[in-house]
Amino acid sequence: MKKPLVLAILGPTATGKTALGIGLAQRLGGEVVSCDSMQIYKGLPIGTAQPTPQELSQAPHHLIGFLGVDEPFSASDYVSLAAKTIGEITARGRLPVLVGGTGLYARSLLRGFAFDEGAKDEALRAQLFAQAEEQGPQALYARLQALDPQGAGAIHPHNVKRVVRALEVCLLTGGPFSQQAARSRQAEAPYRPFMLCPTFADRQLLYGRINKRVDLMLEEGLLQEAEGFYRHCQRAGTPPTAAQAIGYKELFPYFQGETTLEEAVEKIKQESRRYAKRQLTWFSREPDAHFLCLDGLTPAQALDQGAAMARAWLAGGEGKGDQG
RNA sequence: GCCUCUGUAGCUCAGUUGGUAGAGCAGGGGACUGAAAAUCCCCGUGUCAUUGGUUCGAUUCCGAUCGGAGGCA
Repeated sequence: MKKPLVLAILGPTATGKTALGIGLAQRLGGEVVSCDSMQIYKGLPIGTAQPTPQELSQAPHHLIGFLGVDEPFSASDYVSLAAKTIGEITARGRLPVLVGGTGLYARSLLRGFAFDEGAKDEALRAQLFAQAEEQGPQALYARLQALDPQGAGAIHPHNVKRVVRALEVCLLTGGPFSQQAARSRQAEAPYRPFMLCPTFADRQLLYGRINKRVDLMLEEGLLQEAEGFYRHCQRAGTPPTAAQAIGYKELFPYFQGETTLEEAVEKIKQESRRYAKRQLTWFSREPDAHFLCLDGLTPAQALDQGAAMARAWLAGGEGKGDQG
């Protein structure tokens, strides 16, 4: 059986991925599958830049705004949901169009990382974090070095989150974390993807768009949305994952009276720029990425170019890539 | 008009008891396999305002000039 084709539009924030994805879905008979770790949540449409109701009506969309903010979610959950959705779209004879900026989700899905079912334990994780808190990150790192010297070599001792996760896997599976990752890397890719990555050669162009978009979000009511979410977070015990999202976490200090609105807004713009840079770094490392440079292009021209690239791939890609 | 303080990296400032200078922030680069919009790592040359003087040597001391802040008239 042939592997399903997947058109993936992956790139930094504020490059017009949403509109590009819709346009390509319309032209190629596709359905949008979101690949965004924050747009999955309900109740946060403005700050997470979800497609508007108007945009949603222009093409079928999946995995957007379907999860309560207090529900747990992980890359593993994303892979199983997205795989299921892609299977359904393909069965309908339509083209899955993956759209988003969460590099880990995209890579995990497209390369078919196998997440071991038993390799997760929240209680153990909390315990390890507590240990890092008490004894310092170095002690935790030393433990990882003993259990998985190779894996430890690839993680910086200060990166507690990743040290904890690696240790968690080691303790739960009885084998080194790095070995599990290596095994997973050898798995055959489940799809025949085409990665279309919109970018700007001129960083200032991208940053200008980001700054403008933040202002736009404010006009659309980000403040009210964030305040409602802020109150929800205060009521809830543990802060939900979405509380880390840019656009909310910077406004919380304002609601607490610790900063001015102006400072908070500047912070949102700054964090968005930094995030975009991280995304750029991530996607530029993808060996199969096809970059679409947007400098000086109108959205319509960008869509034309993107469509031409996608059609060339569809025309040449049939029957190719079955071997993986 | 007079007096005091001040002028060092894009910004806020430190510093050199005279041997051409360094932090924070901003910015840049990178990593990334179950929280990823998260988490973590690396990167600091700038006529030390201008111009004379003292000195082997001045960004540092002295004078003048030009900015800025405050005070007295």
